[in-house]
Amino acid sequence: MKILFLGSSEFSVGVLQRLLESRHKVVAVICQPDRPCGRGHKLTSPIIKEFAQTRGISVLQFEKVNQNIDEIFSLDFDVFVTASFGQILSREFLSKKLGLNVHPSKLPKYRGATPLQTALLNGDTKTAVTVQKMVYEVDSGDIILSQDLAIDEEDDFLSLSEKSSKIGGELLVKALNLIEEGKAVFLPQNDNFATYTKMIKKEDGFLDFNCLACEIVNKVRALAYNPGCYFYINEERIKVAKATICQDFDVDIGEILIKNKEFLIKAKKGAVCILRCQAQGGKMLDAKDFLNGYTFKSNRVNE
RNA sequence: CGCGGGAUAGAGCAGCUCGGAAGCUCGUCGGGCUCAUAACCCGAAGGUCGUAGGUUCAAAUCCUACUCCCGCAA
Repeated sequence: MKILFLGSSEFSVGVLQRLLESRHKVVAVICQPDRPCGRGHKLTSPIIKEFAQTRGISVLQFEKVNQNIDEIFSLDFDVFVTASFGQILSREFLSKKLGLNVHPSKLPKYRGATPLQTALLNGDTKTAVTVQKMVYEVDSGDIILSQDLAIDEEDDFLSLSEKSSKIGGELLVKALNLIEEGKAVFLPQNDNFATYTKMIKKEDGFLDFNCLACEIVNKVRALAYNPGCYFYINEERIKVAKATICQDFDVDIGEILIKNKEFLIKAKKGAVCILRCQAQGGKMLDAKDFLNGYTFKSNRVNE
């Protein structure tokens, strides 16, 4: 079948990559416009644009796809597919043709934009990837295929995103095959079990050590990659990329301990071992290197 | 032209304000101690101080331009 693909992030790339290896043909990729971002407001393309272009697929970019329906549906395709696209499609858009969505959760659980982060924040040990029919109520469409997936203790957002996009790509291709062969079964979701994920803000990455140690570690796993996790030492913001739980210590909450060359911070019911972190203006470093040169202006965090 | 921090040994940093012998911690190598060790002790190697100019008797340090890295904000 001829596919129109809508996506933007790494997750989308993983799914698209698998789709390109299938018997189906990707007619075009639609993504967000280039935006000025990063230092100096350099104009930056969505990651999928670069990827699609190297594969010789034409890329279209729209601020609002819903306002460009005529142009989009003048393309020759059978089905459109979204994976982490970032825009909500209008009723009109959805009414035009069959649309599929790859969603990295066990629907109806974790509907919405941040299923991976939410699963990690909650410390879940398993999740799933679901291919659903797109309907106007976000992530509430009939389920075509779903596959379970274990979340490892070592998993963080990047690794989980990679795993799920790989599975998502497989499922999507299977689903397209079934649809083409007329064998697809559309299973309605039970809305009574639906849960919704929240949008994530920058300040959600703040590590409050009055929380449980395991909550802090889960937050790092979920949000360190984006939007970033951080705490303060004497007003200086320290970013954290990787952390793990360690043995508890009998000191005040928020106190910093350097023990056996490990960077430990006391939290509620346990302590957090910082494994990778970054001072202002510096590179992201393993804790060993960080401790080597860093001069602590306080032995407590966040005050 | 959004705001700011930075580049010094393999790694992480101090030194720069106020110019005057290249330092610290870790790692590496060699030796010692030890039942043993990632612990401890002794020693060694390793640096065109980001690049290019300028000022000066003298520049890591002051001035100018450039390159690269990072944080914030969008």
